[in-house]
Amino acid sequence: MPLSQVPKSHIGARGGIPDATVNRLPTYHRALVAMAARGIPTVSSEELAESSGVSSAKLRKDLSFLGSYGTRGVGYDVEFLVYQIARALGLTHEWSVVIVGVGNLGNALAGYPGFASRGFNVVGLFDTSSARVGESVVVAGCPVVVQHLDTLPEVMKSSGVSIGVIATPEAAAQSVCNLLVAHGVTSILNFAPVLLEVPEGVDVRRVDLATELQILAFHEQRKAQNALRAASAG
Amino acid sequence: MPLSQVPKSHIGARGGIPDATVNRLPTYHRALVAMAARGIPTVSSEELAESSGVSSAKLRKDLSFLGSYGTRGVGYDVEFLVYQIARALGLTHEWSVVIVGVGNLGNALAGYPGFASRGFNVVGLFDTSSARVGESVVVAGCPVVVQHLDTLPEVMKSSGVSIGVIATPEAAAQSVCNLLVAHGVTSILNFAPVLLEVPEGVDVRRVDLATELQILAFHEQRKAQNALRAASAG
DNA sequence: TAGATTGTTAATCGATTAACAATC
DNA sequence: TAGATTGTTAATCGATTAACAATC
Repeated sequence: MPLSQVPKSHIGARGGIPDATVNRLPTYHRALVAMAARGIPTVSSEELAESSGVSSAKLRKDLSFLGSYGTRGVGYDVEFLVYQIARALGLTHEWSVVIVGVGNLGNALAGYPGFASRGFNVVGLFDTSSARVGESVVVAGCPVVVQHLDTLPEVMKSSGVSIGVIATPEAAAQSVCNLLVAHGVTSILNFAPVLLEVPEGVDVRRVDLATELQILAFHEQRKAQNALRAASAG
Repeated sequence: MPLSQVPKSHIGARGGIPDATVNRLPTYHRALVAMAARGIPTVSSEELAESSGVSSAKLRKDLSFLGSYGTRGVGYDVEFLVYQIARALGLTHEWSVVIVGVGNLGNALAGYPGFASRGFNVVGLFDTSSARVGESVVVAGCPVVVQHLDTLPEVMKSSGVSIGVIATPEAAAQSVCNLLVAHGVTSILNFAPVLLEVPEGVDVRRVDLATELQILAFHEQRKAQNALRAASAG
């Protein structure tokens, strides 16, 4: 049965891990990896929560969705919990990723050390600008040559790529998205400020730099208003 | 205690606009600006919701927190609603922004056209690398010279900067944060994969590229598992 | 055992949704 | 008026929180 026929109740509910929890797991994972690197053997929910910026109650609730991996009176084994979170997130196997658009942002993404260390292999860098095609970008210590977008279909055939990153200008994003989806990509990380149209079953996460700044501006404005109000009140 | 993102105590309460709504306002704003540019005079909640990727019920609920700016039987005046959302978000006045760290990511941010068009003025670019200091980066059509981080205090004195962007490597992020806060910054957009410690009253939003990919990987894994399950069932 | 800390419960809070009365 | 669409209501859903029994 195609995924489009899977009832929604299967996805969010029914023993699955809640969305809000999934969104916090990478933060816990990062904190735990840092602790493991410092040789810390066990951690309490209070400590891990503190270094993740959440309450300990929330942390324990989140971890309880993965299983019972702690020891009462002791805490959590750091290495073991790293593994369990990695497994839940799907980080225990490698993911092949292609990046389309190799401007400043695409370059920054390709060179980001956090990708390789979490099992994301950048197997292709694509652009349409003749100035960029043929250039070599260092990804995880190895040079990767920027290819023309026209060669994407071939690359997709030989490697099981299911994740694509769009770092193109706004105008190109939708057609790049269509190309990716047509060649088997089912998860897209989109940095272009566009709402992409995708078929059922394809997930898109959009990261918009201007949106983030605007939300900050809102809170900044609110603080200024509160300050004024407080000043006039007393 | 540094809650990971914007502290809750500041928000939500006291007749304010709910968090979830604030987070969607930039999307509505963008869609409306595009409509205004195409000369569309009015829009229904159904249409605006469609082009924002939300349900019309949610859209109307969201807009109702700003006020009653629609006309029953007609819809919303596009220009007017653009203005009202901009006002709610604090986009009706200019915000001065400094960016610290002018690597690929900092460059991408500085050159991002969406900033200037929404009233964000990049008044300073800072770095500590002698290779970058003195370089000129084109921001909103005008060249801006990268300055050494040591000169940040002076720049902060002359211009009312309350928003800072951290695009440095992980190791430098906390000390840069301290410097920004010491000189009056009260809102920080953080691209370094660290949980910043900030005093009460300072808001931080963290954007982590690896986190986004990991969340995608989770959903990708879930889809693969569902596909397997469906295959073995039928 | 005594102290510590988990995993779970139940209450609360906030967000979403469908439906529809209000009204242009 | 008749048709269209908003703004609001009330029900539901999901997330958060504090408290504590279970148990190492």
